[in-house]
Amino acid sequence: MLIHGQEPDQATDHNNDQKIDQKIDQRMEQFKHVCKKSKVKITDQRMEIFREVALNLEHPDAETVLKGVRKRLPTVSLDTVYRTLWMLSDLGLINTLGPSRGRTRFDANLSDHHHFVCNLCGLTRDFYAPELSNINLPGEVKDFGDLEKVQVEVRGICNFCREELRKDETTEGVNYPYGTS
Amino acid sequence: MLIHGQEPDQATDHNNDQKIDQKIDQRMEQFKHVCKKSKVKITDQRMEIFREVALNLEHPDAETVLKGVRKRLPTVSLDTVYRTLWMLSDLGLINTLGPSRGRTRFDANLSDHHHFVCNLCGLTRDFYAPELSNINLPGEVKDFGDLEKVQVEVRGICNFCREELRKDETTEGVNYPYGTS
DNA sequence: ACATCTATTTATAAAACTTTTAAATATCCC
DNA sequence: GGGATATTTAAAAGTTTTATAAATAGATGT
Repeated sequence: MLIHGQEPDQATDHNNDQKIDQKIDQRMEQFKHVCKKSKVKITDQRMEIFREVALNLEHPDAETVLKGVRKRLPTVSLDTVYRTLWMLSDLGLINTLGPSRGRTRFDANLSDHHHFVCNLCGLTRDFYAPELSNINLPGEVKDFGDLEKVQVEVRGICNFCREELRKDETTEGVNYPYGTS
Repeated sequence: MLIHGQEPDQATDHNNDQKIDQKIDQRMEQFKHVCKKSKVKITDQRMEIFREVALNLEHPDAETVLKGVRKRLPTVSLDTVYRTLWMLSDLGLINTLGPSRGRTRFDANLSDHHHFVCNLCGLTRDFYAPELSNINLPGEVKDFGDLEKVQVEVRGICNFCREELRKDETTEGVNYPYGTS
C-alpha cells in the first residue's frame, strides 16, 4: 500500500525546527537510558533506526525506515531494521499499528462495537458500549478527511498471555528478553 | 502469530444457537442483496467465505477462513479466499483490523494520542484530545485481560483518496468497482 | 430447462514481506 | 586498549499475498 505523504500545511520555521530537535534529543537520551538499563548494546544502527521512526510522523513501515536510515548509514540491512524495530517494540519504546504481526485479519461485525487488543498475541475481542458512540472529537480531525466511524481500541495483555508470562518468570524467564510493556 | 482460541465461558444452549442461526441467515440475505445490487455473482465459495467470517468472532486471518470453509468446500483455494475477502471489504460487508494491507507499521509516539485512519490507503495521522483520556469503559472489558491504554480510532477517507475517487468518477470510474463504503 | 456469454475459480507460479543462518564486525567492560 | 560477547551483514529460506492462464460455473434470455 502506498502512503501519499501529505506534507504539513506550512513550512516549518526555525523556531519549530529547534523545538523538534530538542524533542528528538530528549528521546534519544531516553532510548539510550532504556538500552543501558536492559543491557542492550547501543549501536549506530539502532540509534539511527530509532531516530528515524521517532522523526517520521506517518507511522512508517520497515522499508521506509530503511530508506531513511540509509541516507546516514548506507550499509544497513533490512534484516537489521526489522530486528531492531521489534526489539524497540519489546522494550516499549515504540508500538505497532493495529494487531499486525503478519497476517491481515478480517472483521464481519458491522454493528457499533469496540475492540480489546492484546499487545503480545494480537487477540482481538469485541465489546459494546453505546455510551461511547457519541464521543466528542476535536475539530481538527475533520481536516484529515471524511469521517465514517469511531472505534475505541483498548490495548493490554490478555488473560492467556498474562498466565504465560507468569509461567515463564517462575521457570527460566527468557521468552520476553526485554520485558513486556 | 498464533491466536489461542479463548472459548466462550458457557456452552451455548439451544436458544442461543437459534438466535445465532437467525442472525447469520439475516446476514446471508444481506450479503446476497448487496451482491445482486453490485452485479457480483453469488458463488458457493463466496457464500461460504462470507459465512465463515461472519460466524468467527475472533477476527480470523485468510488461512483460518480457508480452514473453516474447506470443511464444507474442500477444493477452495487460498487465492479465492483472499480475493473474496478483499471484495467483501470493498463492498462494505466486512472490514480489516487496523490499517493492515501488508506491511507492519510502527509508531514511536508514546504520548497520549489517537488515530485517524484512511480506509482506502491506510494513511494514519495522530491527533490529541485530552478529554478522551478518561473514557468510561464497561466493566466486562477487564475480563479480557489487563488494560494498558485506550486509543480512539477514527476511520474514514482521507483528503487525497477522496480527490482520487472524484477524479475516477468523472473520467471512467473503474478503479473501485464495488464502491467504497 | 438449455445455450451462451462472461465472471469466477483453480492450480501453478511469482511477487512481496519477514526471518534465519553463519561468518565478520563492533560494543562494552575491565 | 584488549577480549568476551552481542550485533550486523549478506545470502538464503520461510511466510504471506497476488497474478496468470486454462477450466468451470453463474446468470440471462429463450
